[in-house]
Amino acid sequence: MEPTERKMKILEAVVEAYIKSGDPIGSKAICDVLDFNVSSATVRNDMAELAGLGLLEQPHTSSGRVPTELGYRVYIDDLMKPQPLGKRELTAIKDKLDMSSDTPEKLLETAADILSRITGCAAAATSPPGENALIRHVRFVHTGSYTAMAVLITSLGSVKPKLFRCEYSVTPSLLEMFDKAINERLTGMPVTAVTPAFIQSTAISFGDMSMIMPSVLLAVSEAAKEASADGTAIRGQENLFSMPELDPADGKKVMELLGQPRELNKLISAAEARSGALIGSELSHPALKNLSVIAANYTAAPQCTGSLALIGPLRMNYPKVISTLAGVADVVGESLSELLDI
Amino acid sequence: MEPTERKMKILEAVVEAYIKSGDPIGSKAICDVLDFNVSSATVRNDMAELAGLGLLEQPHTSSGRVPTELGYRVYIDDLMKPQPLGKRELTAIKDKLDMSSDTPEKLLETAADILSRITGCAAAATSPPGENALIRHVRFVHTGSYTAMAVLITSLGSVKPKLFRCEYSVTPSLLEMFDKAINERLTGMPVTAVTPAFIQSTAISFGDMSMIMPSVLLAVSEAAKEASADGTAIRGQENLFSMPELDPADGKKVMELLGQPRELNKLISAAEARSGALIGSELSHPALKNLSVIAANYTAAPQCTGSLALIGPLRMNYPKVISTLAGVADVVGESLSELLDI
DNA sequence: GTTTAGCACTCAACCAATAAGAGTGCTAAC
DNA sequence: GTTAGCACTCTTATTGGTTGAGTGCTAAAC
Repeated sequence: MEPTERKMKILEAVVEAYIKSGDPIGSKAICDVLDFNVSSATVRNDMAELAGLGLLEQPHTSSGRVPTELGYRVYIDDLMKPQPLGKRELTAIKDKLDMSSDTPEKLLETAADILSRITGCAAAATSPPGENALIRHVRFVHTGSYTAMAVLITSLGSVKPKLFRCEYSVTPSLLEMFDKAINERLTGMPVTAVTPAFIQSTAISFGDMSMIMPSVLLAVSEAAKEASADGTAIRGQENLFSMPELDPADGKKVMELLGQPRELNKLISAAEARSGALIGSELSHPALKNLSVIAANYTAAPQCTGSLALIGPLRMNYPKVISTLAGVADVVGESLSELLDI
Repeated sequence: MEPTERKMKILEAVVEAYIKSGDPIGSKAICDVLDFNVSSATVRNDMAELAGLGLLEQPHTSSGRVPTELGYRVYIDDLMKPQPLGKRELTAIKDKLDMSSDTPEKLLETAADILSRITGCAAAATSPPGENALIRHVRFVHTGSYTAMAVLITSLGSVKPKLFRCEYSVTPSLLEMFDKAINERLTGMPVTAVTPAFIQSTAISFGDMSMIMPSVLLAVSEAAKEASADGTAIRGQENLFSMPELDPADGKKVMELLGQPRELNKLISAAEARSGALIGSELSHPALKNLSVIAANYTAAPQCTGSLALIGPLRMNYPKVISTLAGVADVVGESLSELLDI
């Protein structure tokens, strides 16, 4: 066996042993695991070289070795073997997804829930970008003498309700008129096109009804605005508590981060660009220094894609987690595509 | 001053000092805080008696005193003075609530968010019980050649969408027929009345359309089932990380608990029954042994009430938190009542 | 040149002993 | 009933010694 090949095998063994145990790995332990017969001294020499290359490090002068971030990176990119989910597991997941497919959002929540349970990480699922959505319909419902509800449904299956209040009495027949008038004008429009300017010009075009239309149109535009926003489902945050490498202050920061779809999306797309995993300081976020973000894309249709992501400890079972995520992403794409009938 | 009165003053002072500092409180510190002139020895005697009554305890033989659960209980029930929110703060909260009043659910999410920010606790807001809801309307939207969406709106302003798939091609005109036929029969019904049996008998009554109705009715019944479920908004879970008395394993349990509306509701109603606060072991839940649950009722209408709750450390500023919760509950009731126009 | 055995060395983890400090409980006097 | 004084207790911080795992190095073997 070539010496560099052996070193890579040793690196692989160190990473995998460390992932399992969490304790620094000594040369003797590696000898026991590896099947080619070399003494611990040889392994020791190789490990010293690996440390020189920045792939391993020692917590203190004289304890075992631990992978560095670079070590993990090499392991992820070149060494690890995927551990895909079995067919049975995948169909079980598909069934669960299909059971909860009230709306795409619900389906993605379920996906995040499943992922967090399987992996023990916190899981996120981003909805397909709302900007691409078209207005499918706006429905109106009578809810009180002076209140009504606009319900906007988009081409992506998103439902955005908005209660609103009129200064004039609202009757069911009036609402039917709204319904007709508004859907005539708005159906098929991109949600992003419902700007204040558009609302204003539309309001004028209503002539007779222009007394009441402003509050109606305002409600619709707010619903459209929400529909164009990116939604993200998060599940399994409780798993952050089981990550000993995460100190409480950072844990709080991470939870806050999970509540900010923008920041989170940035991280997720960065992770996708880097072969699906961004680890430790690669995330360039101090609170995440001991964590990794794993991401994968799902595709329901050419214009209808999103991401699944996992946040877990730096020391995680990358082959398993990455393969699981990829498998679930496939299934989510399938389910979503069936759900949306595209 | 009566001796028992003085003891109560001392208990109050110990609780308040401990809430502030988190360290055990010595007799000298109490002397400094209290304005009546007694020596530390006298305070010491009184504190010994309070300890004998089970109101104070010592972490070790010779450190200051710390309130026991019973001590907190007496403080909450008899000693503390409310610290209500100012008018300006209340109107600011009201404004925020009204800004985000797309639906009652959204409003309650905002309320939980505000509460968690003000108090630094985790906050929960339960929706008015869905069982009381009536079906206001069921709307249908065409989403694909073989798919459509039913959108159920309840008298409580809840919106439950449900995508479904038909074996026969779905056209807009067909959906209009559904709309008419179903709303004729269901509008005004309690959501709980949409049972499988009811669905079955209704399906039969459709005669001609009975080929297609099953999938439609199934969708409606599932939406109704969801509408009758109790919803709970949770915010500020990240604050659990800043509670040093909560060890990670318990933190995880608490997060899981927050995800189970049933269990949580039980705790909340128990807390409401006990003058709005349930502390430590009163919660009879091992993971909550160092935490307190504070709860308050909001009322938007006689049949439309729910609860706000806070989960925080046992050592919390009860007067402030309880008063804040009461204030916010009032405002939520107001906002919700306006929103629902009842 | 590569591998191995042997051995001295390093450093964290654990334990015990000591010192300092905060605060009590008790007693005797007021 | 209250207070001053004092001995006592117990935590916390510090120090020093011991143990053990695992390394790095050197010299010999392959």
